[in-house]
Amino acid sequence: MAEQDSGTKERLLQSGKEEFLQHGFQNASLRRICANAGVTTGALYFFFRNKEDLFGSIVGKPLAAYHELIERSAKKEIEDVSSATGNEENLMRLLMTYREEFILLLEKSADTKYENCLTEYKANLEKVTAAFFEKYAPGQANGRLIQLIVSMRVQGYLEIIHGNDTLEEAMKLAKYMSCYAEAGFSELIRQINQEC
Amino acid sequence: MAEQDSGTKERLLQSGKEEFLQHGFQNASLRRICANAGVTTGALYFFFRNKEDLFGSIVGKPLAAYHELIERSAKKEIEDVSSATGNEENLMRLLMTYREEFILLLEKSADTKYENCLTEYKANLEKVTAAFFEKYAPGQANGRLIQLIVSMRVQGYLEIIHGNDTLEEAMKLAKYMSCYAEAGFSELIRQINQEC
Amino acid sequence: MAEQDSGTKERLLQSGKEEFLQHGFQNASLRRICANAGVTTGALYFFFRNKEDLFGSIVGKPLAAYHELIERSAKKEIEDVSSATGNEENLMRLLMTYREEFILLLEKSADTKYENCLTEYKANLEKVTAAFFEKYAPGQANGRLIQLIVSMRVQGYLEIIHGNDTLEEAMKLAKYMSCYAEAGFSELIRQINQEC
Amino acid sequence: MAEQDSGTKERLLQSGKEEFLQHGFQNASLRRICANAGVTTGALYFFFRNKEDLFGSIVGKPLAAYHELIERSAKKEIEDVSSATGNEENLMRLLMTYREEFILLLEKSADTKYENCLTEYKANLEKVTAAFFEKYAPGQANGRLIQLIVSMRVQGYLEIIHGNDTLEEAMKLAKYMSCYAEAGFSELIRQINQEC
DNA sequence: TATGAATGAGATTTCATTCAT
DNA sequence: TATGAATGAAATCTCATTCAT
Repeated sequence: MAEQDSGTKERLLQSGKEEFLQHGFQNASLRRICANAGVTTGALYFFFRNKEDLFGSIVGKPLAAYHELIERSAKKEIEDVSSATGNEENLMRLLMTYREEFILLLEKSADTKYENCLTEYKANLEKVTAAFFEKYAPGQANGRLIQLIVSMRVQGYLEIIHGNDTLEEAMKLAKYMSCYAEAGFSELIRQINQEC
Repeated sequence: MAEQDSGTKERLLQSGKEEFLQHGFQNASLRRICANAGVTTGALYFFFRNKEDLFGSIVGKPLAAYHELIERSAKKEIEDVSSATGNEENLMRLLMTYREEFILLLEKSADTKYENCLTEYKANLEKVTAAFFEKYAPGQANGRLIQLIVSMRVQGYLEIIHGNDTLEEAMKLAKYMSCYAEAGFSELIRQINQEC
Repeated sequence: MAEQDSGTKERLLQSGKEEFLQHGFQNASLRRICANAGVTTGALYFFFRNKEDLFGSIVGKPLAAYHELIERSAKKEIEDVSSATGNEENLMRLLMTYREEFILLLEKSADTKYENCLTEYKANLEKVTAAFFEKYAPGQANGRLIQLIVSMRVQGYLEIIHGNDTLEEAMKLAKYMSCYAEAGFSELIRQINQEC
Repeated sequence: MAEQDSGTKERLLQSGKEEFLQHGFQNASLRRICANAGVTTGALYFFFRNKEDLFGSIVGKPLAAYHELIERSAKKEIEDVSSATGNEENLMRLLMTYREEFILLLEKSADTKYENCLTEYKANLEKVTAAFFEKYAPGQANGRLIQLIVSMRVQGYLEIIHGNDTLEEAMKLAKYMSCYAEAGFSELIRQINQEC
């Protein structure tokens, strides 16, 4: 009873994930998703309300964890700079655990209620970065420069989760990136303070 | 005769640019493009073979200049490191001159023969970067690390051309980015050499 | 055993009545009916053969009473004119007792085997009315005029059962309507006899 | 040039009119409309924005005339009672000229922006009728009774336009209906004044 | 040079119904 | 008694493209 489970729903979720990854939400075809799952189009609507509901069912869990984590992290990182490293490790672990789902959320979610995830995450990081600038180069904050380095940093994460790296390899890459970014940031601070 | 030119073609190119920017190639609607240009769909097919030909006509010239420039730059940058700065300035000038067209090429060209532009550009940069690594940390090259920093750097360019900055402002941002990247790169080299 | 009756069937009938009233037979959704009844679609097919059978189960009893009554009434009204008033009272009582069911039968039954109920009822009334004309203006019967006044009279009944009136109020309205109709009819007879 | 006119649009309008008459707006099938017009589904969308636009294109002109007429009539009828007869004649002429279109507007327009036409027309007539009651039986107005006789009267118009009568025949029916209604109304007034 | 007309395929979604359990 | 799963057809609408004029 509890487990007759012909697996259709799971096949739809899997097939949907692949289709969304390949074509993005808007250009994904429910026909193809169903065909690849081996069911008719109508069957999908037994399990999901509509296209977006299917998408949401794929990214829902990772998204919840993501929200929870970045909220905690953002707070801690301002209060206790030394926590940043730990936070970053946690984030990386989460991203690597649900790599495909995060690619969907951050890059394939246009025309979805999730379409602002990336923007919101960047906005968050921009606030944190602005605070750092304020600390080390008070009054010299440059909005565009902040956007620039946040954008690069986030791209770094995206690059990592697009690869086939193991968790260990990904962690190492993230460390390198931190190295790179911190040195870059320090140099920028020096440069800016020198300018005025 | 040679110049009766009611401007239809130009209006189609302009209207197409806007539509492609807003919706990407695949989700752009030729109907909307024509409606916004004030002509019927049939007219478009007098000037262009099909949707992709219209896209190509918009990005063609900038693409040619782009190819030419990066080819020259890549060569020079290996031979003469000090040329890098000049090359980068030239690239920035080109990108800023045709900002919208490059956004189309690099981010809106899926399902087009141009869809690999970004990948190819990165591949180019990766070669250059690998050469640098070979020079300063011989035998320690890490393919994924190279992909990572190239990806970040390219994202920097994209961030810049997405803004409303003047050419001057963009140049300044690019300088900051170079600063940031060079300091980061140096630190990576030190780190890597230390590790072995 | 004979009476375990979890009430499912009754809930389906009630839910169906509401859905049919709101959307008519053809646009009613069995899914919504089942959802509102708190059961799955399959359950409906245990109790009813199909959509139309559900509809029939809702309107069946009132329909039987209706048929029986109008048949008796039509007969009596020709033989004994004075019985008309009593017949009309009985009809009103029936209509008011099953207001919603009669609305279904007369106005929401398109694409159902009941779709001709209203037409048949009118045809009946037309015969009766024609007999009256024959009596008071022999040989002057006008088919279209008969259709016209029958249609208006029936509309009067429909208007009454669409309201929220109590039985008492409805009865009063019906009386007024009789008044109105009889005076109108008399005037028509006078007019017609005058014409020839 | 100006008139190549293969007639497709007219065929669609005609086919649409028939389909809407038969099934009502909501249950009309664009597929059937197009099939009966001998074109593919897509062709319809060259001429009309959507289903409702097609409907509107069928009923638009008659509706405009209708609005204009009832507005003028309502005003005149209160000021000058003797104008009522002329107004009614004008209305009948309009209704008979566009019989099918008015059936669409008044009985087949559910789920359309025109769905309240009938209700609004009745509301108008109710106001006029209430004024009459106020004049001949002051303070005795009965809202439900007014609704009842208005509903019957309007049904009379509908019955007339549903027939195959010539304009002349229809006019005669309308005259009879006026006769009937006026006599009925007078009797109601007498009855009501007697009651108090 | 351009229009107006039309096609045919595809999109998402809803539907009544069936059936094994 | 009922559920959960699935079908297949139909719905409205949009699309890139073609073609005669």
